[in-house]
Amino acid sequence: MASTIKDVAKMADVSISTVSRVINDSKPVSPEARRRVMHAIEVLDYKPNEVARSLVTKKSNLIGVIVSDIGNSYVSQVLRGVEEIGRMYQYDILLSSSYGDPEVEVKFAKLFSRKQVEGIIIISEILNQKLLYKLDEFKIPCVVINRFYNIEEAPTVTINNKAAAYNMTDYLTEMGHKDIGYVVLRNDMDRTNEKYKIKGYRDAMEANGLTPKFLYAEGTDEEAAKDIFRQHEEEIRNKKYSVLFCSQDLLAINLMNVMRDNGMTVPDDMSFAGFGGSSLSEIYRPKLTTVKEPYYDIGAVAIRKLLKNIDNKKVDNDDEMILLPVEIIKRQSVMDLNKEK
Amino acid sequence: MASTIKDVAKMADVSISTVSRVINDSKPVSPEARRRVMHAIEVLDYKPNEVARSLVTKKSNLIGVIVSDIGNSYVSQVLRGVEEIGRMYQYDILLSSSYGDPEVEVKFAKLFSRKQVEGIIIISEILNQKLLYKLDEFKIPCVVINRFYNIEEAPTVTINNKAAAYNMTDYLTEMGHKDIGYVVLRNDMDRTNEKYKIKGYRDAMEANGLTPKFLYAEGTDEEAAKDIFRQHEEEIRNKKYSVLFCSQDLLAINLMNVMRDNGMTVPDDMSFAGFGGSSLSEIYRPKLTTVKEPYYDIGAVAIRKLLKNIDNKKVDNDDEMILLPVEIIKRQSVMDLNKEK
DNA sequence: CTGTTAGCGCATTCAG
DNA sequence: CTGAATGCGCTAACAG
Repeated sequence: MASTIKDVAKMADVSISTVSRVINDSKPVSPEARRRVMHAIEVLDYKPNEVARSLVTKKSNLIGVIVSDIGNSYVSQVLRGVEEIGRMYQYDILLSSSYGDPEVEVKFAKLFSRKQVEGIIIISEILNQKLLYKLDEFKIPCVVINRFYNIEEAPTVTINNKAAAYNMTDYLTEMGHKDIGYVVLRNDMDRTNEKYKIKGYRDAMEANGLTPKFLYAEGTDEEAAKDIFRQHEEEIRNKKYSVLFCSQDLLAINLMNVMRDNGMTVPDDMSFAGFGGSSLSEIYRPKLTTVKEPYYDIGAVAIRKLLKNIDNKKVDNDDEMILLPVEIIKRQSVMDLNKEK
Repeated sequence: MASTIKDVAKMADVSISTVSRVINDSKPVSPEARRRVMHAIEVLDYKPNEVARSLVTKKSNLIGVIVSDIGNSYVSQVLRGVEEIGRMYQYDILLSSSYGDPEVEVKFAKLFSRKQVEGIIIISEILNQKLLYKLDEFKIPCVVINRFYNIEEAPTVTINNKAAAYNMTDYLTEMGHKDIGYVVLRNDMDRTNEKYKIKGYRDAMEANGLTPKFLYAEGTDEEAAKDIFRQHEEEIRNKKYSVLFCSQDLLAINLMNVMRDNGMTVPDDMSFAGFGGSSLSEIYRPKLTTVKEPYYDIGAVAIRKLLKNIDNKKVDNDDEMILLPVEIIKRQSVMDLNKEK
């Protein structure tokens, strides 16, 4: 059996209050008593029971994190920021993976509530109103990180999608491109963040006096890429596009594969730009020009915001949204047409 | 303030024991009393405080997981298995990232001990004897998952590295290859798991009457790949190797990139095989033939083993090692020389 | 079947 | 500066 505060008190020949005072440095203790207590702690290898402590202080130092899938690289990168910053403030992370099931997320919220977490961070792709509602009901502060939607009902941290798409498009024009196609997932069209990206692209095109042109994909995999190629082969071969700006890295890479398989070369016959900044984008050849999302920072900012709200005892329903800046990574998948001609 | 068991008891006009009995279904309760209690729970939206419950039952239902870096894809895949299976048994995951610092790992162990975790899973690349020693001292059961070392002092789950390398080598010979080079990281040479891989390769070569040939890499990145190419360009151009079996996927891919940059084609001029089964291996073209490690299963088996030891109150120091089988994924990076000639 | 009671390990009054 | 006493919310005897 592990030793308790009582054992320490007995050994040091003081009361448990004194021991408590020493451990927490909460009130003055005579040097002599302190010495004896320290010694007893050492000898007994005493470690305070945080469960008991939580019960009385009503502070669990626990943050619940509900993610869609921890195996997802985006999620784990964000979690990295959450964990590291949380730890700086003595908070521990309670982790759960919902695999995209809204009911399961609600279940986790209940579970975490019973475990007395002080706040919850949601890193999910789905839009779960019921979850937000429950959290509000439970009076648990939360912060949402969502790649697809802007959440109105809770503090959210995401990237500045519009500026990102605008800047990338602008960069492409700087590189001499005029026929810039934007490849978007059809399923993403109703997602707020994708709408912002489209708006950014559209604005930049118009600001440069160019016409936006959209290509629609059914997914990001090889099949979807092949479909796009088939549908647009005519245009592609006729150089109707000099560059394709894809709304996701993976899609860009699969499209590049398809191009290669069809005897074209990147970037000579077609340039490519992606979105995300996945590790893939760096390892693939040619390296993919892309928008790098600051995953770690997103997590870090989210937990900072959460801890702030916990301090303020504010279960806030303000629609505050924190927009993080992104970086355009310029690599070899985009040809510089200025030099070329 | 959240409602407590007392509030429920008062409202249902019973004692707190009765409420406790209803929630835990631990002892018979009259239908009438049960109904009233259920009703009060409903109305008050009562959720038992797990902290208080843990204190008295001495059961936290918490598993601590110490990882080297949650952002690492291998780690997060394993964690997926741990989390999902753990949850099946009502266990929650307390997560911490050590970033490879042994002292930090020990600190986490202490912290987790104070938080009353029932067991700890270590997913790390380093060999941390002190951590194992502390865990033993704290009497906390643990299971280790390590890609590089076999741990003798604690239950370990890993893959059958020797069989994996043997089978891959054997497969390469089946494809008609005789000049099979094994590319290994120099830094990995002293790691037990790499030794097993080398042994598997060597055994398979000798069983087929072939001579093992080693190439040494300083890393897995582009630079390291270039170095290897420079050092062995002569041999490579003279077809001294028909295939290079690399000890890590990333190295294989960077080597393939270098080959391409030097005007060679894969697999026509040189075949490649990797080890790991990373997502990269599937997206890269040509798709990489590789050894797929069952990440999810590794995590799942590890936590099952841990929970079993917790049940048996066994802080076991038996050197039990669980070896999981691997799968050879046959793809386009290896040419079938039988057809060719 | 039910209520009373005694802790779990600790922080925190409140007297001294 | 220190100790005795109280209670955090709950489970588990125990007696009825």
